[in-house]
Amino acid sequence: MRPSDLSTLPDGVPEALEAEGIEEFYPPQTAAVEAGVADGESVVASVPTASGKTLIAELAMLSSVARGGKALYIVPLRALASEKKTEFERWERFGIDVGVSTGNYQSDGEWLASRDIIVATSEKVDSLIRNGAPWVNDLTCVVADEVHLVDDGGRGPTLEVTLAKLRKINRDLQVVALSATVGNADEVADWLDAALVESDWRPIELKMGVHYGNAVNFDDGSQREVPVGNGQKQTAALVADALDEEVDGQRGSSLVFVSSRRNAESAARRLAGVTESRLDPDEQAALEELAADIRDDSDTDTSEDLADCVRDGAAFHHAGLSATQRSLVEDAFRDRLVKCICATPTLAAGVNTPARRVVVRDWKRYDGEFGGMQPLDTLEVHQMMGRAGRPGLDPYGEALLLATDRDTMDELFERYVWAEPEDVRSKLAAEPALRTHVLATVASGFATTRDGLLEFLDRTLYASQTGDDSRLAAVTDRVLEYLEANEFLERDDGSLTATGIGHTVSRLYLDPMSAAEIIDGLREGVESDDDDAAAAATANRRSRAAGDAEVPEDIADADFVTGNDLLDDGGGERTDDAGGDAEEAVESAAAADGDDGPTLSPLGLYHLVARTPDMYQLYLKSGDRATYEEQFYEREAEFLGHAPSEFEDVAFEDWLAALKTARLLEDWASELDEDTIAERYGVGPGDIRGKVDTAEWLLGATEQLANELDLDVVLDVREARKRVEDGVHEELLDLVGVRGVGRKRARRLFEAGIETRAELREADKSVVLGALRGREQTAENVLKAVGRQDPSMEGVETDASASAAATAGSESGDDDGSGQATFGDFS
DNA sequence: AGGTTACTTCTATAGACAGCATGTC
DNA sequence: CTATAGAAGTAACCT
Repeated sequence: MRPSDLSTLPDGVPEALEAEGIEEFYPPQTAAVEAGVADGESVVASVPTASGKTLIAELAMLSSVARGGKALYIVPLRALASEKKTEFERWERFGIDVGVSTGNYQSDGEWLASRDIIVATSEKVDSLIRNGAPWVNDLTCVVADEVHLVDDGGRGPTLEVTLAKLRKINRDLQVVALSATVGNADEVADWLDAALVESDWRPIELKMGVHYGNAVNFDDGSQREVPVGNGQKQTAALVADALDEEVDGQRGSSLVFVSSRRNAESAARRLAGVTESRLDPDEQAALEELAADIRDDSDTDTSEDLADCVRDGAAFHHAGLSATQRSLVEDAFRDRLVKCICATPTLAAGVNTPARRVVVRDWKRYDGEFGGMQPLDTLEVHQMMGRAGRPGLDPYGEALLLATDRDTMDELFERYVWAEPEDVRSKLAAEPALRTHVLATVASGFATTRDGLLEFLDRTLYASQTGDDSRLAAVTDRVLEYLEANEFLERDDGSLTATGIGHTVSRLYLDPMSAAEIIDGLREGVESDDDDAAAAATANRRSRAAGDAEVPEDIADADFVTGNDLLDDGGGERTDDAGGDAEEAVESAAAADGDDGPTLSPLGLYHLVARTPDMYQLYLKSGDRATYEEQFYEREAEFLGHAPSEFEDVAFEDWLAALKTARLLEDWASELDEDTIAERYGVGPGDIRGKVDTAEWLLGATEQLANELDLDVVLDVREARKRVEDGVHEELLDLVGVRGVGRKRARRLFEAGIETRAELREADKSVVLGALRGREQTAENVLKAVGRQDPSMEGVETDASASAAATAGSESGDDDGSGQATFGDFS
């Protein structure tokens, strides 16, 4: 079967597909067409990676749009959203508009409503439904990519519930679910009332094997001699072997999967020795440049190490890297410049990075809950192995495991090479998942009674997998009780209604438990600081229905700039060491009895959001316990909510871990350098960005909760949020509002005596130029952005004193024209 | 003494979605 | 608790 056999696609599309070289559909694609994907029929496609799943989705979406419909493509990762968007944009010349919607890449609702194809993460879709995005009703086709992730305890239930909601909104919705090969694709198909297309077919042959002794033993019985000589490791031998074997003039790249970040980094360092000796001069030059780009992006130790490896043609890849660094590495690997990547499992599920040879070096991973090493799931290892074989470059892909003894080799064959992947099991009945989704389901009107709720939940995979729904009912009842006790829901006879705050929590996409923690913390903070507000808060808690607390409202709407004196910093005096800030913060917290209402310190607020279940916590390393225990007592006054005692072991540990996270945020908001933070907390640039992102979101939510509850802390929260958002002290908040001015440039301008936007508009140009270290273009852009009448820098001389002041307190690496600490954007 | 090697002990453990308002589509 | 690799530390050995 070929594209031109299809009559349901938009005009020109079949020809375009054939022009792309798709003359004949792959067998799974043909099967999907025969099942009716291009005619609006629902299909579950359970096929290997890289066997043309995306085209199946495209056939469904394009034909649906051709019939006047609208399609949604759900992805599990933000990075995949942009990848897919780019891919689908090639249909724009046939009048198909593509839009993306994720948390950090936000398009407004109207714009999305005009798109034919929308790409979004499952959480974003869930959120859009909760917030009543009108175009959701117009959807005719939904694609769920990587649908086997419903098995994931953390995020699977969201996908499951979202699909159930979409199907409830539109009974005729075409659902196309793309899945890795799993044990029970038939159950997924049953759940979605879809036809099942199941296949092991791959466009590129995949040879799986285990390296043991001096050879790889493949699943087809063949062997390949790969001797391990003079102290060389198996992995190194295999990477070298792949590189030395030219097939069709192509040398083979390798992807090595390991179990921890540290392992990834050290393996990359070692393998750099292997790749380095196999580079030609052109490659060396290009790699040198790439290494420079990586250093430019951030100047942490991690970046240094990565740049060093990359210069030699190897790289590591894990979540500690900044988004920019990740994509630099991925792109260079696809361009065959980087010969070998050592990665944690991030890469298996992420964007497309095929390699000739995949080595799954570590097949066990530490599991804290279990307290030891656990073997990886077959499905997960298969996903990694599926990255083997570059279309158009390799005649076949090789996926290898390593064994040092016969027994292990046999076990590996048994467990991963011959084994069928596990079944996908719904994790919906877990309490944390239900907590969120029950509230959202009630708040957005999908159910108004307990029975209605259970009936809705009956549409999920969980229900279709378990004949007996008593467990689901039991957990649901527990969750309802919790939600009622926290006043997110009200129960009257059988009927369920979300309270005002319940609606807010659902819209804000908060875990209700996070919301409860935040609300308690804020109330406690208000009570301990301000008796009036405490009384109001208590009244609030007792009778919400009557509900109007007596806290002045104007303060909530005041512009944050008016609250600048809340944290008196005494002008330009500042240290890079956060210790100084700590003292100030304690003082201001203690001195809060004044008439400005309660003052919650930034640290207190950071700590509050850091201990919610919505924030991943940093590990306490050995030695950290003592450090943070000391800080715990030093800064006890700042904490919101009741601290556990030292003897409540687990709770105390959690509290300290949250304190560590909060301190990181505080350091960031005190303009501490990225590399210092990275070193102090043992994290990479990507982790800092991640923490800051999450804190921003949670503090935004906190602000709205405070507003809604009329708690007199909105200004405190807003300031803490803005400071963490821009990574600056309070006095720079005005300046960083200028486009092109980030934390570093703002600080330099401030040091040069330009303290506000207004002053920047009037400032002596030579001073501005000096503060920006003589970069004329930058200075001009900044002045333009601040709205200056005559931004031209023509003929302006650098002011030497401003330049000196600016250079003294800063470091290199900010010459990229953005002025931001460049963590790299999503693009 | 200085350096290398072989052995023991210690230490640490993957990932990453979301609000809102703006401005990067 | 059921692991593993690397780093750091230590002992043994050589020139």
